[in-house]
Amino acid sequence: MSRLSTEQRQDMIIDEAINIIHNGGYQSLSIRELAKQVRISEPAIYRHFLNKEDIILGILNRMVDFDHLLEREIMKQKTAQDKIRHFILFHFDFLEKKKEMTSVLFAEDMFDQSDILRQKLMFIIQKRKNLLSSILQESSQKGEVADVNHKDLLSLILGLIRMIVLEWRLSNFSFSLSERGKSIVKMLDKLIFMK
Amino acid sequence: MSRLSTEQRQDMIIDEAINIIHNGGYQSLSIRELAKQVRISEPAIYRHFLNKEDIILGILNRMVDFDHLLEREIMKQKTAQDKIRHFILFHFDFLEKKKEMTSVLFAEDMFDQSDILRQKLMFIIQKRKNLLSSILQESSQKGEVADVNHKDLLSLILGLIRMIVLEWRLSNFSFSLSERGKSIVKMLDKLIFMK
DNA sequence: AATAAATTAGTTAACACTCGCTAACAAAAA
DNA sequence: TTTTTGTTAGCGAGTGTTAACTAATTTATT
Repeated sequence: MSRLSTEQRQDMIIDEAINIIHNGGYQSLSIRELAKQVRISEPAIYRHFLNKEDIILGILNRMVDFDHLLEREIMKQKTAQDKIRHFILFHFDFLEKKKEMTSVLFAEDMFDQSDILRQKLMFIIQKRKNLLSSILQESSQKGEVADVNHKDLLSLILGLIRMIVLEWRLSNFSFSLSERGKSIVKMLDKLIFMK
Repeated sequence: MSRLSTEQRQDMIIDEAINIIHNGGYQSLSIRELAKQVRISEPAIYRHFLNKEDIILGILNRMVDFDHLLEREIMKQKTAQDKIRHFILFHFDFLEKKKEMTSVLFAEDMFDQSDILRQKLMFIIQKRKNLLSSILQESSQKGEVADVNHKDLLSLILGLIRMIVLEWRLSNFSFSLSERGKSIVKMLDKLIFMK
């Protein structure tokens, strides 16, 4: 195998790590298997990452990248209502193109053994909640949204997105996620926007 | 340690297995640790279970037990609307009393390595969905519920329950789950029952 | 009721295997 | 010539599981 720059190798390693988790769960992510897939030796992995935890940190950064895309996409929308719609639809459109990322979303066992990873995950989740929360508030001030507890509505939307993605995974990705997204948005239009 | 009947030991072993998963995640469930907690030797575990998979099957049966309780509780209710309310509240009341079971609910990695376990889990999930789905249909026929896609509404309710429990876990069980449940039910009354 | 036989629930020791990670060294690139 | 990316070999620790044996309990027979 030829020599590559650290940046290139790091990307390859994280790509493969995500693939391995996608195919066999986090338990099947070993340095041995990872090295095999990347076609380098195990110690070579350690040239580019401090340890296994560091690799998972790299995976988490892919989530951060997604959040940046998400935020940029949402800010394109004018009305608060459209922002919420696109918050949902963008999730589904992205995951439909990158199935493997759904595994990362649900591999909660990755964080059981490490405080650093757990903290980083909590931070990401909190940031995403804040984003949706601020839009919800904006929409609420304009009187567009149903008069219900804010926190509960936040959990409803996030829980709904998560559940649809879980169903999609368990069905072996057998339906169109973005089509389902449209149906979901329609329902929310009726229920929370009273349209 | 004294001798016990298989039934008693099996219960002890499954209890401890759930506790271990609760405290350190599924990764920390080893036969070694399990035997240590039950205060018997490792091979003694194999007197009561075929293998590790068999132990997890035992954990899954605790979920089945819960479903039986749930179904019995729901059937006590007269109106379809009350059945849905209690479907939610019973989940929260039960989990508040048995925190450890939340870990089982979210330890999806348990099922990554075994087709048998995955199938059993799918079966349990499907049964629970069917239960809620039939009540929803009953409620819908009476014209109590908002006119939205059935499947989506099902995902909304199940996703909401799941998300609240996840938030409770991530907050280290720092709020009253049943109190939150009441707030959730209120919201759903407004949104889907149009009250 | 006492005792022998069979069954069950436990033990210690060890198996083959996988894990994350490192020391020591080689070769390519800067 | 120095730095960077790779290699082979191997470490200590942990994994699920089994073989071989022992002690307690249950059952059957005298």
